[in-house]
Amino acid sequence: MAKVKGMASDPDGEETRPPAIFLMGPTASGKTDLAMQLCERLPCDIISVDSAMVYRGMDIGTAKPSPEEQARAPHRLIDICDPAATYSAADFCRDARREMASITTAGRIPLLVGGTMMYFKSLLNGLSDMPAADPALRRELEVVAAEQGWRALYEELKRLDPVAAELIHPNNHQRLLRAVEVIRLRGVPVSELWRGGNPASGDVQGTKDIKDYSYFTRWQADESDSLPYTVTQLAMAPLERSLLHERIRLRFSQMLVQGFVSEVRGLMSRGDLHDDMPSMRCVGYRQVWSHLEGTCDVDEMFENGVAATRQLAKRQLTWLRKWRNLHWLESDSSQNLTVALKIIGLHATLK
RNA sequence: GCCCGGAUAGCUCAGUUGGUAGAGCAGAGGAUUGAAAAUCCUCGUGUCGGUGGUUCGAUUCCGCCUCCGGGCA
Repeated sequence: MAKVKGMASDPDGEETRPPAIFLMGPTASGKTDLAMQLCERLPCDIISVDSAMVYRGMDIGTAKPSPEEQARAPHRLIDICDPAATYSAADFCRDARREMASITTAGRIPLLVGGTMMYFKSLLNGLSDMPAADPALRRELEVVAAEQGWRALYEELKRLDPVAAELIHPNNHQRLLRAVEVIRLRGVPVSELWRGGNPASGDVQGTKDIKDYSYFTRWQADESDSLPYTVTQLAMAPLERSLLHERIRLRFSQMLVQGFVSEVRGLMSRGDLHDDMPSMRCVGYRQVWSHLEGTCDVDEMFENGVAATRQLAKRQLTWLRKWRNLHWLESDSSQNLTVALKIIGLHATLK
């Protein structure tokens, strides 16, 4: 549903958008607990924003809400995917918008909780219109890379789309592959698609600032594509990094007590899963898998798993640090429910 | 008690035929458009165990001491 240009930028347009709540934060920051409390006080339904919890049978290592917790507060977009499959940001956008609509229609408020920042970002800003991943083409390009070197693929990108080549590091094979894939499938430079495929759009004058690459990486921000909700954005983290590290270590050791290793052993014994699948590359699963293959003992596995989780949390915080319109909550505060309700209430009346 | 190895970055270790040192991991910062819990980029001063000696100069060679392995008694 495209809108007339200019209308959507009207600061207080007549159209009232339904409310939605985002609750974001690094792993082990306490998001789930607060979400459950919010559900007891507000007419909201939870949508999980988590690229690992989508997988069935991956419960302990993803810190998935327990069956009891899910009975008290149902989580949507959990257990929707087999670990042999691939789920993507685009899949998430489609599914989340569908669930949000259904919750809103029921007269309730969508509460989106999770730590997959790219999913939040994609949902909020929309994704450019690009072709889906093409496994066969990817295999083909990987063969090219293996035979001629990744450098050759990068040179091809440079030739076909110098702007994208400038923005993608030659060593980042994953994003390099994706860029070439898109160009092959569409026949246009991927950087054109990033900026919305509409060079005539009025927000850039001429091409004099072609060196301003932010123009090309600014996510599709056409109002027609942005999320049609009034969103209250909450973020949660401990005050000190060291506190987060303590929580991570504690939680990982609890996972081991709960039987994380046998969970992975079970997945391994299916026989159709591999360590290069997105599901088995998840933090923790990768390290336990590697231990089960005999590459390291339990103590090393523990340290590796904890370190990988810390690194994940760090990357999540990198997203959040530059995020706009955030209301911060402190993980260990007892006031979070009160504060969150206040912020949400203010938002509702200001709307 | 004696013999042989070790002792260098938070950890595991490399190295300097004598001119005060560098990898991996960890950590920190950053990027991020259908794999994103992914993938990638940047960042390395530490009494080179202590102490005496040789030397213009010792982390490096020599003596002694401390600690940790292993062996012999």
